[in-house]
Amino acid sequence: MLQIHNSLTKQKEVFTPIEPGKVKLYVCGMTVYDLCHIGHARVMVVFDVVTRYLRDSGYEVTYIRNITDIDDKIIARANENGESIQSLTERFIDEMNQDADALGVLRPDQEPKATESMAEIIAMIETLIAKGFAYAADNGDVYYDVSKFDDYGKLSGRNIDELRAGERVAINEAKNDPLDFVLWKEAKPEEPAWDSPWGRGRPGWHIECSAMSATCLGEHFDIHGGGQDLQFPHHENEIAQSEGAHGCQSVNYWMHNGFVRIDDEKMSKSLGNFFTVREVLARYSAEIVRYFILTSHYRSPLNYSDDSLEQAKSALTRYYTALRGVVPQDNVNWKDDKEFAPRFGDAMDDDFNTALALSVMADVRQALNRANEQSNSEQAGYLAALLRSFGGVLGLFQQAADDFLLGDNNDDDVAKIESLIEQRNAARVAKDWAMADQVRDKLTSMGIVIEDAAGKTSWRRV
RNA sequence: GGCUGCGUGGCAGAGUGGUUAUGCAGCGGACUGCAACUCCGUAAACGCCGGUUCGAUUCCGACCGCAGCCUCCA
Repeated sequence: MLQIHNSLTKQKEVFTPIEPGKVKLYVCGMTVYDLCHIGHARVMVVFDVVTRYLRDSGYEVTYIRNITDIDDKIIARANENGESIQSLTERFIDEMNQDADALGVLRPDQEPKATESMAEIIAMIETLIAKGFAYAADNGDVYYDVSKFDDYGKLSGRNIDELRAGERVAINEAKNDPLDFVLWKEAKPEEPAWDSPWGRGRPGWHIECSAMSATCLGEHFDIHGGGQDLQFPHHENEIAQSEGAHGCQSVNYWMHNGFVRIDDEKMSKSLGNFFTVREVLARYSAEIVRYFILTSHYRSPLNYSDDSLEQAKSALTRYYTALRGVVPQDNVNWKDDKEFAPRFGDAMDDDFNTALALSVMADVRQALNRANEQSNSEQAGYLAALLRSFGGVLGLFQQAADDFLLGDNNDDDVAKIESLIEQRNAARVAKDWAMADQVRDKLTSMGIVIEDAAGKTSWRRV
């Protein structure tokens, strides 16, 4: 029985979908003005696994991840670059998709864009004004009147008075209350703008998600996800907008993933301490990055370091070494397994505990190695297939073992390596150990590790 | 200042009121010409101080330390 930690109630709850057998999932995606960093990668991978596991559990999942393609930072960046907004956002949507594909992240069912949802956004703001939750200010902006929504603060665990007491709320004369937030922003003359009943302008950040989630999934849906930093104010404001406009609960389960950290500090654009996905992929293969992300629970902080990536690499190398040369059985589904599957299922049912699930997979790997050692090819074939079946849920272990272990090679490399291995084996037959070791040293200096199995020498890259 | 959350062995990272997490690294052994791979075995932890309990790393309280949110941020 799947349990999900609900940020709204701050506890794990049994997951019950609104409509039996179906899950409607909305995740806040990227603002596309720059390359994705590892924090973005974490969101993508975490909710990719959530989606995969729900589907694997038999649910028909509708997964929506929006794209914010108009906001202040996009405008600023486009101006800096002397580039049109559309060209900028298209470019970074493309970059984002490259990163997501590399990481094995399946595409969401829909990726709505703010700029393509203007009619819905404007209609929703009109509804909010009509219902008294919002007001058009003198300066051409439209604001949400926080005092009109009784439940304001229920997600982030704050109340309006506490927030007012805080010193950091910006003063804005046009607002009735400093806590009110903008739904529609009047455009300056040179800024991109859309026509609206309040003049030309653009939507505030929060309203697009309320409008797009309702459009794609309806007014009441199952799960809403995103990074922890979106809990307040973004998601709090979404609730105020959606529930104010629709008069019903908007989301049953809120899921927030923890931050990626560097040296125990949040990785973020504003701190400038981030690594882009692109930079990391230049040094470690995508599956290593994905494995690294899944070694910790999604709500825990994830500390990024070379050492952690190296550990992930070592672990994956061991998995693929175990899988190497084993012909997996056909038609193995992990759910039919009696020995490991219950533990794996329990781990995933417990709020998607991928770290624990991976420990089960480590046990499968050990059993596989044992079977290999005993030349029990039937058992090995079964366990290899089981490992890949588990891996399918996490998006791991889907490539050929040699593709992972050998890395990118051209034919010349391979020919050279294999020729050296032949030389070495000839020396070994002649018991010329000095020569054999000399050749091995040469391979080592090329970054090649030799493994002598019975009758066959295999190699891999360090 | 307000509100969250966290503090586990050398490192990473789960979990539990009393019995092995797991991975990386280490140590001993098997295998190997030597290695590597693999297997077998092994050691090592629960921030600090009280309390509840037959028993607490696990529950409660204080303290210390860390992180996050309160402003754009995944």
